[in-house]
Amino acid sequence: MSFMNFSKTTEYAFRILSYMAMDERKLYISRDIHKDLQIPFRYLRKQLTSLSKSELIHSVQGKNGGYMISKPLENISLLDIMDAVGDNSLESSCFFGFQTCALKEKCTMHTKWALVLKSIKDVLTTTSLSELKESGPHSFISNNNLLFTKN
Amino acid sequence: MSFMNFSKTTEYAFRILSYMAMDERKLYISRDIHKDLQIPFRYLRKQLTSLSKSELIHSVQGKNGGYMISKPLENISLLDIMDAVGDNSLESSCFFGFQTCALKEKCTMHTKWALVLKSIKDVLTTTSLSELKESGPHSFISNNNLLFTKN
DNA sequence: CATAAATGACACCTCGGGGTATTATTAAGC
DNA sequence: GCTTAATAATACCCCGAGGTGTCATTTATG
Repeated sequence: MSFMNFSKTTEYAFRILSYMAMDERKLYISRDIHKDLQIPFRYLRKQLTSLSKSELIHSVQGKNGGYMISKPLENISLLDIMDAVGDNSLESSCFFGFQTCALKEKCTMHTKWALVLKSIKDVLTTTSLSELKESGPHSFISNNNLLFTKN
Repeated sequence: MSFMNFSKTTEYAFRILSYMAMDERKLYISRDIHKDLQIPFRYLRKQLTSLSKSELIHSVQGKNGGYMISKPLENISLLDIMDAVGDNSLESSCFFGFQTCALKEKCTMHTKWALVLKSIKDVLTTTSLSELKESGPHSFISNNNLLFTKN
């Protein structure tokens, strides 16, 4: 029983992108990303090729290939990353989960919850990879020096 | 692809409790709750018996039985309801989903996200059923007059 | 041009949240 | 005390997010 947190896929995307933000000109290979980010290798691979179809990163095939960020870091927000993985869970909707709620104005929770969602969205919109590069979790990782314990 | 919203189970619990808040002295039967709340009947039954094991509502068995709220409305917050269904997804944790993050202070998102979670938690803690009784979605439902369209 | 080292494509598996079916139990009321 | 109308218990099913396995493709380099 849980939720009200991000999906694994979204989490992984956050990890990957903020990791690659460490050096925006570097070609990262999946093996290394996997090593540092604790994402199941095959699933990571799947997600990387999927992300490569977005505007955020691109891939280089063949030997010495890899993945690189495609845009200036300050132009990639956390919300952009959610978009890239198709996570649109911040669309404001009825707090009680009714598909068509007839009480948009009258129900207390409607306005209360819209405000909450807006504040979340604000944080995710205003936080860009350039900020995470400075003080994100991955700014401290050196390739063979893992700061996060497994599991 | 979604999430960052409540689980169905939590949503249903919100619906059920705010519905029963309409009349805190009434014994509600599952059939009627089902009619008005668009929750699959069997699943609703399951959830009602499960909720009956919490402090929030109790059941009366046998003919003319049903379910009734157990505590004063002002003593039941939305967070209490989440607790009752075992939804603890608001425990603050690492934004990137790392089980053990070594960077509690240093990572930008750590503090940012803790604040977001706190503001959500505040809303859910300060909103009680008494408030929803006044202006919640169910305050407008009369038994045969459904304000919410199906599906 | 053969090999190695990288990504791409695609099919499959697993597990748990959400949902269903069936039978048992409780208690009112004629 | 039989019937009826309610809840309780239990076992099962389904589907999609998350995860795995295998083979194909691309490209650098000796």
